[in-house]
Amino acid sequence: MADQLSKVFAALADPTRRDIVARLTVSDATVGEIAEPYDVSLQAVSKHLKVLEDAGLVSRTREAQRRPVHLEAEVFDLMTKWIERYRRQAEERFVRLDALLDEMNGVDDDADTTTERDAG
Amino acid sequence: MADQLSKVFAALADPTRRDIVARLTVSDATVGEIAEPYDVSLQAVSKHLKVLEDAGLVSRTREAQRRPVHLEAEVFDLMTKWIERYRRQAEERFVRLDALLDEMNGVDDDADTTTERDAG
DNA sequence: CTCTTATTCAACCGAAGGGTTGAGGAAGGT
DNA sequence: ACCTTCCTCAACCCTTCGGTTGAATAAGAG
Repeated sequence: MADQLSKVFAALADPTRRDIVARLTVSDATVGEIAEPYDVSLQAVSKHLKVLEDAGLVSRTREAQRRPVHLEAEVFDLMTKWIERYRRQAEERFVRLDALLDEMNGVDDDADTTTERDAG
Repeated sequence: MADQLSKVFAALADPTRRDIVARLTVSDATVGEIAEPYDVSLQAVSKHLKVLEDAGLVSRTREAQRRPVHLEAEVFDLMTKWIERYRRQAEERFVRLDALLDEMNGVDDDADTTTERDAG
């Protein structure tokens, strides 16, 4: 299929699945327990859980006929890392832009003739 | 359509779009510049940019015929908040589990340390 | 073995997603 | 005016996705 990051983001793009994740932060739960609040079939919820499992967001064990679902917190770090990395870079750009504007407002050395925004 | 968080996650579920975001952390860019490295049509990239724009991840201005695309860093906070909230809760569960295990192992202290974390 | 409980598999359906091509609009250059 | 450049809109194709229902599997209880 796809890389894990894609799977994780795709999994969390669905409000029901985000809700399930929220539910699972409280405690592990069986498929039936998880499905209970929703107005969809058990099979639909089972599919959602499969998506979450494929993304590595939850794991399932066996306990008699039940399949308790457990939230795997580690994967959140994967996302956080990705997000933080680019957010930080984006913020640095603001800083550099500020610096550039300062330079333009105060210094008038030999203009580098960056005719169009080069910004590289 | 959907709530913003769903849109943001859905937008980032596509590797090409994540790549575009990465590209935009370096500098703003026109549609043509963004499309250049990819082996798909300009229209396809234009669609990707629309998805990113709808999610609030990028904004576009006009500059002659060009439509420079700019990364909006704020939206990352939305995701980070969501993620951090649940990650933290999930981690607290581990802590509580540890505490429970300690208790079971012989400590008869019943300190009800309800950690008050409200994310937002 | 049989029955019940808990969950998944399989087949299907309509909507959405990512791709294509072709036409069209907006702005600048000549 | 005309042409070129840069980009979007529209229509279409195929695949994926979230939902359904019905059958099947897994495990414990009688």
